[in-house]
Amino acid sequence: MLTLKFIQDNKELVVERLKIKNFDAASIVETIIELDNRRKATQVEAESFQKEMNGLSKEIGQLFKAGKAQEANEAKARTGELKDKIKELNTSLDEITAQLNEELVSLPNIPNEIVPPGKGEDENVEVESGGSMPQLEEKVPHWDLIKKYDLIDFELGTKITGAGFPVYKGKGARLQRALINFFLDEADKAGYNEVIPPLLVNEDSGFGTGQLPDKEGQMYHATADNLYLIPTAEVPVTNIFRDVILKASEMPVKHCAYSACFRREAGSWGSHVRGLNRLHQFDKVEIVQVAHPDESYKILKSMVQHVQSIIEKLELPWRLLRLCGGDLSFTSALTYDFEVYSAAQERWLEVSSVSNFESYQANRLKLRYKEDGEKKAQLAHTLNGSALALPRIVAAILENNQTPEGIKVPAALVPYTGFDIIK
RNA sequence: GGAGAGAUGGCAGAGUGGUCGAAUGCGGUGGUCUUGAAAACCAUUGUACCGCGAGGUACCGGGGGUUCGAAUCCCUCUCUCUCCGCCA
Repeated sequence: MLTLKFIQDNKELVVERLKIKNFDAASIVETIIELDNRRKATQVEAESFQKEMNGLSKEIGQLFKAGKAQEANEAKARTGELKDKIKELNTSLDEITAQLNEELVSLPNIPNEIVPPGKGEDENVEVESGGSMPQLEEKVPHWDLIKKYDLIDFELGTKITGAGFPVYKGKGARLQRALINFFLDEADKAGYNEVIPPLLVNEDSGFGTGQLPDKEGQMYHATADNLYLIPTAEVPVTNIFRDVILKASEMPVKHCAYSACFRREAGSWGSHVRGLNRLHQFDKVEIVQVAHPDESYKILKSMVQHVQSIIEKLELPWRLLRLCGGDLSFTSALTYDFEVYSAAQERWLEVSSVSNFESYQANRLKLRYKEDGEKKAQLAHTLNGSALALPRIVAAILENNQTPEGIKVPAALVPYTGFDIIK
């Protein structure tokens, strides 16, 4: 979330910038400032009474010690009223603080100045593109190819669990494993330190990265233990740094992680989500960095380049989009999406989202760093990106590389699959 | 799952209900000494909020309670450790 101080110092900026996200912050900002003023006043009052009380208690202690029990008891009589006042003030202080936090949490991150305005995905801006469009004799969509070559069994997954939980089989499973290893090796070469995180997280973690309370309905919730299945490895990996103070010299910290991801996708099911286009469980390799604020945009660029390089190694046609305000997530300041072209569906599929959250997550996480010799810790910046999400990559590989003889495996993947054609 | 023990500052580790924000040791920082370093010695060394400042308030795993006063007593939750059981 935004810091109170930042909101106070930049009222107009916050309201103006959030308009880009189509978010009207004016009244919330006013409420925040008013609540904070009330908080201060209440706190000052409560503390002055508390001070009086502390002094009185000390006196009473000394009187008892000196054997002046009668005087002590007289002094005691005076404490009752003070106690009530303190209790009352503290109660309202708690209420005000809770309201204030609620308001603060409800404010999205402000977008970077280069974020274009826009309502939704149609107004995202194409920044760059690459790769060449495949010329196909026959355009068979991936769900039919999957059946033909017996790579993934959707019906079986439906039987075992429900829709959106596919069972990968044979070469389909092998391809999946190959992609995961390929992505992890590429991340490793780029200096990312691999972790294997828990797939369930607690409430604090969900809050730290911003899934809670904003997107509660999108996560599977194991209510018996109050744990959430992760929608992305971003959540556990970024939460490694919750309540952490790094040395400036230790940054940037770079982590990558493979994980299964679980998304309820409530209400977003439609006809255009056949096959691998949208699933409740899917595999993804995520890259995460914790960076110095001065460097985070340079690092964002390097993460975008990393993603681009692996898409190119898979020989997929791609384009890079800068998300417009309306498509930007609650917590992000700037996001680039990669889409690959899926030649039989004849549509672009989002396969990666690379974002700079600036200090928005860090403030929730209390993730800070200290400059050498400095006493005061500053909020760090957090970034992450998919590198990459598997299902749509699989869809594009299958569709784009289909030939009458079978599906050709991109050369970069062959060492991982052990086969160069699926037939 | 059953039984027990515990949770204190960066770490280790004290702490009869009243001058405890907390002994001591280690570590960190600054200094003295030294050609330099080590050692030794001296000083300093938590966080948050309010305040221009002096200063004030809170924090000894979380929450609640008893009390004029709680690190210390009570309740509760979470976590850790030991033993037993079960188990990939």
